[in-house]
Amino acid sequence: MPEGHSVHRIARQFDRNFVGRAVAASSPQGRFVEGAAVISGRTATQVRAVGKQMFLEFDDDLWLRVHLGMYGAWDFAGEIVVDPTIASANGRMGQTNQRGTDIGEPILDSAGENSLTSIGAPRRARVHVRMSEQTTGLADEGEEWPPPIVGQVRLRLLSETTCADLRGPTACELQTPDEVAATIAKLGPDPLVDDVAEGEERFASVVRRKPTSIGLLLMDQNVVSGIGNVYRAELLFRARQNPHTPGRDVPEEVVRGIWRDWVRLIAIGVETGQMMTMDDLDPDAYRKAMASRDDRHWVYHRAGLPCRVCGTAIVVEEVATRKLYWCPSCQA
DNA sequence: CATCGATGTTGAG
DNA sequence: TCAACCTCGATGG
Repeated sequence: MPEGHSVHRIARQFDRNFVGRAVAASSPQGRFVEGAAVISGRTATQVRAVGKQMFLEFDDDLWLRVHLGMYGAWDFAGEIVVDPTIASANGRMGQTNQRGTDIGEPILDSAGENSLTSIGAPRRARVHVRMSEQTTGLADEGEEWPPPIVGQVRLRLLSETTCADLRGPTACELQTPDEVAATIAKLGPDPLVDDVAEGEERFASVVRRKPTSIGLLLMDQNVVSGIGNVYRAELLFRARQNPHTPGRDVPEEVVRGIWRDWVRLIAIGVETGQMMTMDDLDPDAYRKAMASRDDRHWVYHRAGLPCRVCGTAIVVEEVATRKLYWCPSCQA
């Protein structure tokens, strides 16, 4: 589910709540028992997010690599120290609810503003949140500690006060520092990790050499990190770029423009927890756009609906097993 | 209650 | 190109 912005947000949660603390680890589901045993008792020392992957380091030189894939999610419970640079307290991260907002992430209140204090109501909310200066009460009365296991939990990390449950990941494994370096080395630039000017050069030079369509290149994590199906569709629309054009045939300025737009969009995504791609709308239109999932994007998930710019029906195609949405007129 | 689909990736053929 | 993997909310009967 999550594209790059969610993973960076999750990493911040780990930075706030686990780094510097001793951790007990277990695999209630049974599929990561050995790994959990190796982690257990160690202290988390740092966390890194690159693209859609998160790397959590424990002493001594032990790394946990997690990739949430399409269904993975972290559930945080207990006392959650919220990163003040992030707009809300979080329960579940990674998964999304039917409105397309990350559960537990900022919710538009009736005034249409991001509410710092509102906590989304995750289905399994067990979150007892401590905001920067104030402590909220327990989310639920009669809350147990540690929280009961619900469903298939691949990995549970438990500090004295905070619980993080991982379910449904595509990847959850231990790595050596060399393996982490090798994994990261294969990934394309991430605007939140790499120097953005350097990233632009890397991205542009690769794209401009490839016969592969720009639509596929944007989804290729070895070309650029963190973009998924939603951001892909939206970036291409915002650039008015036909997804089928070979990378090498996309004008250099357009390629660079897409990178710069990605730099901007992922920053907004990390700040707000939402995949805001209509950020240039006026406040009224923004509120309307955020009100429902189907109104939040230019083209994503809008097959058959009129293009917001020209009215032409948005097209959906199946490309490499993923849905590709675009406007055949604006992106001719 | 059964089935579908999803913001993803890997590996076999 | 396609199946497999993993989970669960939405959808339909």
